[in-house]
Amino acid sequence: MTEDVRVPGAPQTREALLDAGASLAERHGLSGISVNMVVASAGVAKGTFYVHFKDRSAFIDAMHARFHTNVEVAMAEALGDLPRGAERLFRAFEVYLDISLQNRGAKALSLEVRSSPEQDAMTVRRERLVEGGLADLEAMGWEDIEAAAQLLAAMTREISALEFDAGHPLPASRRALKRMLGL
Amino acid sequence: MTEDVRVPGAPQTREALLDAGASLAERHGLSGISVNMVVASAGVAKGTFYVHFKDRSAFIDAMHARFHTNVEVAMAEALGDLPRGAERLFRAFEVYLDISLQNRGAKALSLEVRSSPEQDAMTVRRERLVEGGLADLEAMGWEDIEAAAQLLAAMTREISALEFDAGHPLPASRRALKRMLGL
DNA sequence: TGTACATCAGTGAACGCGCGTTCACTGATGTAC
DNA sequence: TGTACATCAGTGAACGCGCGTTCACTGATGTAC
Repeated sequence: MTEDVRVPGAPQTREALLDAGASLAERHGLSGISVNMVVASAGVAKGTFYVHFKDRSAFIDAMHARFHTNVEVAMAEALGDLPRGAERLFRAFEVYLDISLQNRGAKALSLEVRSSPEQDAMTVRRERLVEGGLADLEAMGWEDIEAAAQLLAAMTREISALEFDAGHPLPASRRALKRMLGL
Repeated sequence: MTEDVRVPGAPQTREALLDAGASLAERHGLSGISVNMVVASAGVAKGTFYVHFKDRSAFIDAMHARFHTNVEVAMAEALGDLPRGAERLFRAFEVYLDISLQNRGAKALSLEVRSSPEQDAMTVRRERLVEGGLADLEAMGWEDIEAAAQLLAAMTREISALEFDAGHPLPASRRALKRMLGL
């Protein structure tokens, strides 16, 4: 009915650009996508890109923000008020992996954050996620919990990448992660 | 005495280019270094680059090959004929971490291999390294050893990156890895 | 020892290309009267 | 209802720039006689 109608305040074009970017990031990686590719894929003019994003790096940051919001919402819903501990932590990893499989470009967004020019906001988001697991590790009686949390996050990202390449969950990898948690 | 003498067959320039690339990879990442940057940093003409390397991606591959040779030589020396098992495996990780701290650009070479255009040869080198640990995991009686080996490798790369940022070894991270091995 | 030639690492100007960004403009929609 | 104006997402030509790669050339060294 109302398709093609331009509703001011309904940012369809912005979402279309982010979708195109996420899709392209699957093939070319975060650093491999250009503004040209994104606008061509989204079917809009080059100038339109700059109506919605200050510059290329703000666009990358927006993709990352959207992905992390998806992860955080799903985690909040799935974890509810589970007691802190290994079970809750592993459940959190599973949510991350499942959301990553459902979100285009998640692999690139998980792996290519480090040492990119837009490092700052993205690193903050990643660290916020990692910090969420510290209380679980503490409840488990682990030592070196900051270091352990970083390593667990790295393993989860690795599984996420492997699962993306495979196109489906990898139970053996998830089991191996689970066993590292002592479960 | 004989400095500045051009000895045919002594590939000083090739090494200088690789050194420059490794050094630049620390600041800009593997995908962030250009042929222009490399030749400027090495102090040679642009054409010289193509005397020694077929193209940009052959250069990246050569950097990766050199790094992996360093790792393999150091591992062969350090591991000797230690019996297969957790101790040997952890010793192998320590060698990787120590060599990475000594080799410029190791962080970029560890982390940026995935989904780059020169994936193939580099992925083979990485997998060869990972496979070296399978017999240890088997001796330890672990299950899902291929998956576990991937996760252990991912943790080691993570520690390598953290240690590079810190500029020195991180004992807490190494302890956390050790504990994951059950040591 | 002196001369002619072959080899080959190194040179740097030139190329075409895709990049990120800018900006004057368009035109559909919402609002005021 | 009709007219005038404001708003603002969207447009696309144009820009300067650095990129990777090519290639005819240089000149120092090694070799043959």
